[in-house]
Amino acid sequence: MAGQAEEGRRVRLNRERVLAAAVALADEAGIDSLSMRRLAQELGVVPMALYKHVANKEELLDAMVDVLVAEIDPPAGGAGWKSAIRQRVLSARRVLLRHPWARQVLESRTRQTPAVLGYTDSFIGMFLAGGFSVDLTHHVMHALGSRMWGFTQELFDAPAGPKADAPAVPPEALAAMFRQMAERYPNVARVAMAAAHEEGSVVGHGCDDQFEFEFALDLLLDGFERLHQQGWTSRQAKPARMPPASTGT
Amino acid sequence: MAGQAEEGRRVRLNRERVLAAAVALADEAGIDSLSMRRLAQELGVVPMALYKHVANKEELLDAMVDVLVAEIDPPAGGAGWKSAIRQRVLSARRVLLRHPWARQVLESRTRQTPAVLGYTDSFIGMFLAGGFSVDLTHHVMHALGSRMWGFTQELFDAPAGPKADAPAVPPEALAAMFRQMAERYPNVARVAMAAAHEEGSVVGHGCDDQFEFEFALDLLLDGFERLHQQGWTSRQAKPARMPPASTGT
DNA sequence: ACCTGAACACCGTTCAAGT
DNA sequence: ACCTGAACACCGTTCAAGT
Repeated sequence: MAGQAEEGRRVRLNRERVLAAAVALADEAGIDSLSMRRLAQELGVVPMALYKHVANKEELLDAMVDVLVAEIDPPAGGAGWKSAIRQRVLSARRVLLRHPWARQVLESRTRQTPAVLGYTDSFIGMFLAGGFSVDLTHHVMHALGSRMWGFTQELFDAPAGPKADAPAVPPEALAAMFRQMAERYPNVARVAMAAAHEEGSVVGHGCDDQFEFEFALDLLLDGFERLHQQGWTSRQAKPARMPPASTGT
Repeated sequence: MAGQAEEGRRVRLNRERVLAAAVALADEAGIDSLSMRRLAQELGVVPMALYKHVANKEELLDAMVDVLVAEIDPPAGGAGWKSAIRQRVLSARRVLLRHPWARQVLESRTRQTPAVLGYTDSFIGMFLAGGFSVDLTHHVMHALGSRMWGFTQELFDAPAGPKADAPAVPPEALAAMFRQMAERYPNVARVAMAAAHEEGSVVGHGCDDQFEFEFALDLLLDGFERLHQQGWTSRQAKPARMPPASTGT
């Protein structure tokens, strides 16, 4: 990251270099560090120089999403819709995990770039090719939501990760915290302890995100399959607004 | 919103007033307008006055989430886990829809406040009370994800809503745009047109968010029920990493 | 105990000027 | 055609001072 400034000063700036630098900066320093000023500095250029290659910060973020989309594998053919969708989602997930900023940026996007539309279009095409009705495909795409991009928002999921600068908490204080926690939130404690045990990991290590992601993805795909086989349509479902595959209770 | 400043100057500031003003400001002007400086102005006070009642902006946002959580109905008893969960999620959703900023703020939270832990704890308790194993409950909570708060991220879902200030696009230009769109993204076009038809609404009006939310929620709840009845455990599922309720393809 | 004022180190972006 | 410099209207927050 040093020396880049001098080197950059002689090479002409262009859109590609701006985007590559933006992605690299977000990858390495985090999305909060990606400011127009910081990015310009990284490129050895005055902030305003960027605006010749990118309309504004919003458009820069849109373009970064396009870079992302280009990294997702094209649809795999031949193995049926379910496996094709599954593989593609997991490919998107691998891309997302390479770029920690992607989740937050995708969530904040409101413009559909051509690349995003293209991805969505080919994704929809996979259901249609599998024999899904346009109607079912529509609702199924909504149900998938952000899972189509390989992520779900795991709310509050960086639970008290010990800060690097924070002083180590003495073990007896930690034990007291756990006891108090278990008393006030017994159900959370039971689930957390079971999960920690299951992983064979240290308490608080967290969950196997990949397993949880695939668990929910497969649950949904199985549900989609069932509805498809039953010839589900929103007509039946809508007037009474009944659950799709059961009669409640 | 006028006159509030003079009135505010005589009444003593306190945490409650700060929070109420923050929620009101975010409700009315949007979360992007909620800055410490603007909030102070709204309260007729200098920015730094707020820091006596709130540690910093992060803590203010955490406290706003607590206000939200308090508005969610307590669990309904007596009708079985499925109906109880469903009702609670839909109650959370009603709260979320009253506070447009909530989604974004919840997504950005990383600290678990006592109120959030309390909600999570009672939520987990509903599955356990329904006879779910701790193991299944754990995975099921992950699968629910943000749906537990009554929302899912509908990515890119404000599609080209005609800006208030933008000049009206002439109809023939609009038609040309649609034609071009349908040519490049035929699958998106098919689904969009079917959805528009189904609603009996104007093209581009969008989808019935509430229907989509309940569709996916019920799909998940039905899946949970099935796994519960089958006595699913993560032991079976983990080693081979198979889909939970089918053998693939 | 609570509020204020001035200041610091940041933002994104416009506009007029340079080469 | 591309880059620069100065400026504008914002941020969150610290610190020392007022009442």
